[in-house]
Amino acid sequence: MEYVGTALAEMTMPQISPLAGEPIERADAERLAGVLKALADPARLRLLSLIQSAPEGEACVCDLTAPLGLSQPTVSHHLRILTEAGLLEREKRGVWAYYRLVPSAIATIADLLTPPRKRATKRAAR
Amino acid sequence: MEYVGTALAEMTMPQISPLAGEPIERADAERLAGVLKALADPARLRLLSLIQSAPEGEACVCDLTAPLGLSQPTVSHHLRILTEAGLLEREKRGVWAYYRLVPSAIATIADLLTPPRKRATKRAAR
DNA sequence: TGCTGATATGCAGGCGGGTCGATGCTGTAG
DNA sequence: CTACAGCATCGACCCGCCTGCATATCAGCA
Repeated sequence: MEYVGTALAEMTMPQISPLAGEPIERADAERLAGVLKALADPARLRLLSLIQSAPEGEACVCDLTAPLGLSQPTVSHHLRILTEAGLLEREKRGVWAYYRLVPSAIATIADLLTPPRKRATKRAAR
Repeated sequence: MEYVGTALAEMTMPQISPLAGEPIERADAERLAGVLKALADPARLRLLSLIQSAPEGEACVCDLTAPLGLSQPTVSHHLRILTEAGLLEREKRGVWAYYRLVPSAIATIADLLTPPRKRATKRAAR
């Protein structure tokens, strides 16, 4: 685990995209897959959606447990994964832990997945 | 399994996005997660990348086995998952099976993940 | 200091998924 | 018709992950 973290930042720089010209390297594929794995779960997608639609764009665990229908430890687990993937940021205020999404994070993923205006004849990339 | 298929099309219509206003429903979350799951694998990301960068934008299994370093059955397995997710299309010509990516597919996912220009106060979407 | 409530962590069970070898299927070549 | 090559499918193994229960940690409060 922990294969993510600053993975997003690392991919943002050189703009590693599976839809660009050159085939992506194995390491880049694993980093991107790691972030996508964090997204590829119904509970975590709903968590992101719930947090985003919360009054101040933030929510604590106690607010998320009921809507998800999952136990508190499980919710904390998912929040941990999303945070480690760089999709969420955590702020502890008193007894509560408030989570909000990192705006640029998902946008970065969307960019990586967006084909850069494929130039008609993209053949012979070498 | 098989929870995908035309999942992409179903999500495209009502523009279900986890980053829009209202929290997404469980069913929508599961559909989107299903498609993302197909993407969230290093081997499959490399397959998409390899196919996209191939001379004619298409490739057969025999061309993909070596670069991936995986067995032929495993490659076929991944191609099957990507195809069922609506990300690839298959065309059998003679003995060979040529795969090419569905352009709108990944673009659709990117759209779903792109925050719709969050309108300052995005609350109360109703 | 001791207690209560909000989170995080450890642990274990169960299921899904990635991988490969073996096999079946289908065109193509001879 | 037979042999062979490219793919798909099957069965099985193994690892990782989602989940909940139990427990630890920490902040606020009496």
